[in-house]
Amino acid sequence: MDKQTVTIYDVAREAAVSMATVSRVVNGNPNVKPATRKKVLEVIDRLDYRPNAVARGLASKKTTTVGVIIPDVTNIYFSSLARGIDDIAMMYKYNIILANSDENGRKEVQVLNTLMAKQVDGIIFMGNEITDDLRKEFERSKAPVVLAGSVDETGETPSVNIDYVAAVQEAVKNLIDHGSKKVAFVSGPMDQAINSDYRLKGYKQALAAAGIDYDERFVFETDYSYQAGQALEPALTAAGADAAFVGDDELASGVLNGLTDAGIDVPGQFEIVTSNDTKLTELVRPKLSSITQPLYDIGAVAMRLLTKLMENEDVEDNNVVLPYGLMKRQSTK
Amino acid sequence: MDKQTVTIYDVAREAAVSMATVSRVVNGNPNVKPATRKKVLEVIDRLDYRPNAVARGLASKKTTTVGVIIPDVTNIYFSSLARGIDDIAMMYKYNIILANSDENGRKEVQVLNTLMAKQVDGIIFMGNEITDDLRKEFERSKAPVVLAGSVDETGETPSVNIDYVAAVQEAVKNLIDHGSKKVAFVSGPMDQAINSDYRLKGYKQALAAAGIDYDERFVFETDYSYQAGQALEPALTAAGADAAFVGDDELASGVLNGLTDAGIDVPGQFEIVTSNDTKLTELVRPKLSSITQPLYDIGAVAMRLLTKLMENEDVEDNNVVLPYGLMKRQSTK
DNA sequence: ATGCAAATTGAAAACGCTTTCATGAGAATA
DNA sequence: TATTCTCATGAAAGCGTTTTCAATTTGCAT
Repeated sequence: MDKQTVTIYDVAREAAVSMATVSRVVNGNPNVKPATRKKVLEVIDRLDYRPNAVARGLASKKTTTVGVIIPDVTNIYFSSLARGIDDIAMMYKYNIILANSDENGRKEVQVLNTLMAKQVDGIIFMGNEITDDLRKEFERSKAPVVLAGSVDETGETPSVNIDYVAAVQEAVKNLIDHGSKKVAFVSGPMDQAINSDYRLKGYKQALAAAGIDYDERFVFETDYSYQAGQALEPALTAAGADAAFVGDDELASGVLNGLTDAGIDVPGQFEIVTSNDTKLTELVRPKLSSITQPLYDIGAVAMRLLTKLMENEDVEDNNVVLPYGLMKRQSTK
Repeated sequence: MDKQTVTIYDVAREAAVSMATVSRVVNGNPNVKPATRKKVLEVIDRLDYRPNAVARGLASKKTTTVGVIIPDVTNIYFSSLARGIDDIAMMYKYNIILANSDENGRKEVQVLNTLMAKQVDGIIFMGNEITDDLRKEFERSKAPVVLAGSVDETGETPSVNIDYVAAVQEAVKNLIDHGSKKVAFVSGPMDQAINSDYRLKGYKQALAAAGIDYDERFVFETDYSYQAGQALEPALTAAGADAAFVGDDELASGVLNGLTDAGIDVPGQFEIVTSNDTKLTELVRPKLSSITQPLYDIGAVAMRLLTKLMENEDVEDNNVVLPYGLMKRQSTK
């Protein structure tokens, strides 16, 4: 039953050379006489020899695979990043071990450990909160780590992001400029730094710039789901909000549909701006205005940065900030 | 710079036992005196020893890693399956190497080969068309392969699916029962068996059952994108169609919005049924009626099946067919 | 021809673990 | 007490590569 496996040794014997020579031709080492190379290549072809990457990994201490920790592949925001990551990884001959974490700290640490046990050459981490436990693991890791679309207050870990504070500020300013006086801040869990430290800060700055007092009652903390957004309508109405900045597209879709279903006109009576510019913004009606982020690129650049780190190339900047934008669609005036 | 790596040998020395014994306690082999086990465990803890999975893989010929080939993680249908796959994989202590194929045959074959080189213990393949090249690779693979949400006409490869023919037939019948006489069949590429052999067959059966002649002019072949769907409105209108079965949710969203934006009332003037019951169906307005599929479960069951295959357990049925349903939302009467 | 540097090649030692097989120590049986 | 088993343990042989180092060729300038 076991399909017979051809090893480098078999090739060496058949080609009447040493394993070392076979290894050289397989790895494109130039120090091989052309005639020898040809002979070896023929045998390889004839025997259909395929190098065993595990053995190779053990001997060379390089696995050409990187670990990717993602909150949930099912979330378009993250899967967009993942796609960028995988494409660049493939371009540089790496493979990706993908693991869902559900943003659960224990799971994240555990996954990180199994990735390290598997000797990945590098790790890309996505997740909204870097706990101290996590940071500790990052440090002990001999494989470089880079954050994609995820903030680390300390700035110690290499990362690729946009300027969340500025982006949110601009988005909220836009709302205020349209005449909104009561802009809600609809957010995912506030124990995540990206919400409590970055986005909220941008929100507050925009208010301050417009001379509006910050009022906690306009801050709505919830989870990132569509349902949560939809269920928010009564609260939003009760608070008298006339616009909202929302921290996630799926959540924003929920908010939008919740309002619309309740007979509230968007953007006539209520404006909405969302954060991630995923496909979802185009699907709903009215289409959602949004902060734009180069999602695919965030992943791609993160992976590229990781390759540099893995191959000990010089990197100018460990914390890359990509440009954001503001896309006006139909949910704002 | 190199963080010092502690090996099983170090542990053995410190604990004054042999490597074999350390290996035994690490792997939970019961043939170890409790006192010895305790001693070894202490040393492991003290030295912070972590087994090297690569070395383990080489020695044991098991990597506890499975390859997953996916057309595009960014597509909610597939990412839902992927999520099911990963969860079950984790449950059984496997990790996932995820690779995007874009349904490109060459890329699929290439990825398959690198996965096999990496000695994955099994492979889950998602993709709408199993070419002969691919089938050949599956056969030569010593790692078992299972298809998730993907059909293979030959039925040779283990798989997990729903009954696409019956599901589509029922969906189309439903449309006809509502009075539609001109039901369009909006499909992805017809060179994919799932479209040309399965879904189209269900469509034809439903027509036949209703005594309606099959008319090629109602078959619209396109790619799976939102844009493609949106652009279909003029053609649909020109053909005089009054309903459509659509083979993909994103595509269906496009069709829906294209029609709506052109002032056509759905479902009043035009009914739509889509295929995958992803989140998208709930996002758009009107919400899309759809064939329901247990997406997560298809992935989960596929992975479970794979674990059985990898561990040589008996499997009753190599081709699992999960139940489908029909969910009436707002895009049908 | 002669000598020397450069180009090829091979031998063998890792890489860090699993696993088989043999052995010793008790425990159980007669 | 002698004999047989069972349980714990260790020694050492792989697993399939890469890589170092030394040895052998080869190519050229003398």
